[in-house]
Amino acid sequence: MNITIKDIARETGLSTATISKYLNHKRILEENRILIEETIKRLDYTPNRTAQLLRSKKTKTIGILLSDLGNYFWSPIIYSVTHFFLKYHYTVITCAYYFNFQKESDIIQDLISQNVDGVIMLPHNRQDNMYKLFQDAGIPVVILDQLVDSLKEIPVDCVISDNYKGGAMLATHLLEKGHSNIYIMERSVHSYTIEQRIRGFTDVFAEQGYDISAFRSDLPPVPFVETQSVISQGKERFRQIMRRPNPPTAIFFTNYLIASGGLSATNSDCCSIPEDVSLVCFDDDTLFKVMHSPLTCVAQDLSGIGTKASEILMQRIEGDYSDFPRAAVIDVTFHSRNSVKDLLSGMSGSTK
Amino acid sequence: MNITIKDIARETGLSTATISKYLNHKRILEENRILIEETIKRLDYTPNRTAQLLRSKKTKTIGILLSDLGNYFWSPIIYSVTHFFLKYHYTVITCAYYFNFQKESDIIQDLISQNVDGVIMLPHNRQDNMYKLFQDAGIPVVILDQLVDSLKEIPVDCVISDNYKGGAMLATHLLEKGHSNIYIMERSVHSYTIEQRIRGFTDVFAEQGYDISAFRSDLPPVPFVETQSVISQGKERFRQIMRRPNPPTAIFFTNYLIASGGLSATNSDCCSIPEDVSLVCFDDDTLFKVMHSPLTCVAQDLSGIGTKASEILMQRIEGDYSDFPRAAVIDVTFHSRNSVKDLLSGMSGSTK
DNA sequence: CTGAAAGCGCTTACAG
DNA sequence: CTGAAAGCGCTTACAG
Repeated sequence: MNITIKDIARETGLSTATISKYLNHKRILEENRILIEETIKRLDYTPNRTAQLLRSKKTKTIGILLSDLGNYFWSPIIYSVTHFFLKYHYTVITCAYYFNFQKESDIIQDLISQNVDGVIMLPHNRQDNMYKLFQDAGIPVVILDQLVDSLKEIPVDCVISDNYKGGAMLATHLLEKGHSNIYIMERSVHSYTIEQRIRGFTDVFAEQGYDISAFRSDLPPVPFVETQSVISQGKERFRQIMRRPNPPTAIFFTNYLIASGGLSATNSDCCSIPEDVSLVCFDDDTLFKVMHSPLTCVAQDLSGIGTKASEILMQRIEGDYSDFPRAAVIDVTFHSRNSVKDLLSGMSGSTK
Repeated sequence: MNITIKDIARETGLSTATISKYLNHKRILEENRILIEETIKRLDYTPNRTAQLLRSKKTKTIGILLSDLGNYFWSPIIYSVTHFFLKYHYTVITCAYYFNFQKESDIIQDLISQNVDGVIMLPHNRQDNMYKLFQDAGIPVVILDQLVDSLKEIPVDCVISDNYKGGAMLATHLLEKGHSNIYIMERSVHSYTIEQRIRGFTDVFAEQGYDISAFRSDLPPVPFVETQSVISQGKERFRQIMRRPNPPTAIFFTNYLIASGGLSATNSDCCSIPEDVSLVCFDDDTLFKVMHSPLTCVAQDLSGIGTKASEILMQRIEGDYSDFPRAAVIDVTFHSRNSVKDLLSGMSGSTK
């Protein structure tokens, strides 16, 4: 037999309505408050969440929809969002569509029919406007990582890293070390995010009068698909590049997956870093720092992204749309490690 | 205005009880079934989950409690559990206690008061018997990765990797390559799991008549604490070992964290693998394969662990305790890569 | 198999 | 500020 609000009402001699007011932090007499608190403690009462939700028509549930849960990279986002909403006694449901767009649509329908109070999602590319489905259902949504093409017609809150700045930081570093024969390993042309990283990177060189037309490839970019495939294609691409006459002195990996592919090529081909080629990467990864030649990179603040997205979402859930739509930009950090050779002094890169 | 079961009842001319029976897959007349299905589709009705839960006194919620959510390693477990329970329309709540045992206890209380239908948890060490709190509350629980000391007195279902076999596989490999001056980098003496890995490893050498007393260290094991600290202590330990007179020809890392620490020492000290020292590891990690010298290791089937734990938990939720308690053992796989030198032929390790 | 009625444990207007 | 009553959208015995 569970303790219910009725038991508290009976014990205190008050009505259930008053107990409910106490539970919902509404004004009640001080003496009643004390009495209720004492009784709740004594009977070890906890409100039945399901009943509260049914009556109040809320669900206190947040959905977080990612591309790939098996991919560790997004963990800090899941963590920071979960952590944020735990404080408000929200349940966070984590879902992933694994690059299956039919599945994405199914999951979205599921979340809508579950009546989630809000959603944080990662668009799969710049054409992804699925967030509209949530908006149509009256559910606030914040998108992460990508800016999408439909932003103008269908406004939405978004949180992204300062991709342009990150690209520029890496370019500046390479420039200082004397590199100008560079190859950019892109992942997908359909990503605003990747584009910004490349633009930030090339602008630095262009401003110094370098010919950046050779940086990007005549080869098609590595398509945006599931994790393992990006890695193996990145590996193949890396080899093609290094086999050319006059190979680049430095390669810019535009994200962590393509970097993993490239790195695996350096291993099996016994290509030495930074002696044979210098590497920089947009994104960091635990093991990038423990590699044979720790990778110089720009790291995203993934926890920061998750937390900022949560804050914005919470604000919308509470009905505050005064600054809608927001496009929050989270700062990135540069980590100089050991994968860039100094062509000017002939020595290999600084270690902070 | 939302469509409710009453609308379906009115439209079909049936009672809400009958509609409810349909929804719960109980026997109703075929003609009514057809009529109801047609009406549900026409009105685009979806049952209100909260109301169902309130009335039926279930929550359809599973808790999964890990040590560290920021740590990517466990992601496949989260994924596989979520994926499994999604099929049954359960919501999975992911929590972590971050090696804070007071927090662990708080979270457990939270989950209990949320009335979860079942829990999958990772004990923090072999003394952790917190699972009892769930059992006392009548909530089925399955533990992962560790076998705990209290198993005899307080039985519980558990799912673990075949740690003994994995340790033996690595030992056999080193033996075949001619290694016998070996150092074992342990993480914690309070872990049944680590013990089994070491036992599997040393038994192979002992059977061949080797003196295994030197394998383990006079140094205290690296304590079980939060991620970054294990890595930095692993790094320090690795250095101590390699600076000794007559350093080992091979090191066995007993888990991925300690391996990360050791690997980071090889980088900064420019210690070459496998020329200077051979390495094997129990656990795999995405980047272990793309390192300069891809690490020979034994990989756990983390998804398999998560799925098996889910299956057992589901069985218990459905009230079937016929085979309680279970201790499911999940197979591990050996991956020969490039971190072991062949002392017999003088060449470095096989690649596959 | 079906239906009328009660009730899950709360919150919500509405009087007082 | 407090309380009596209704009701959130279902499921559950219980008759029929």
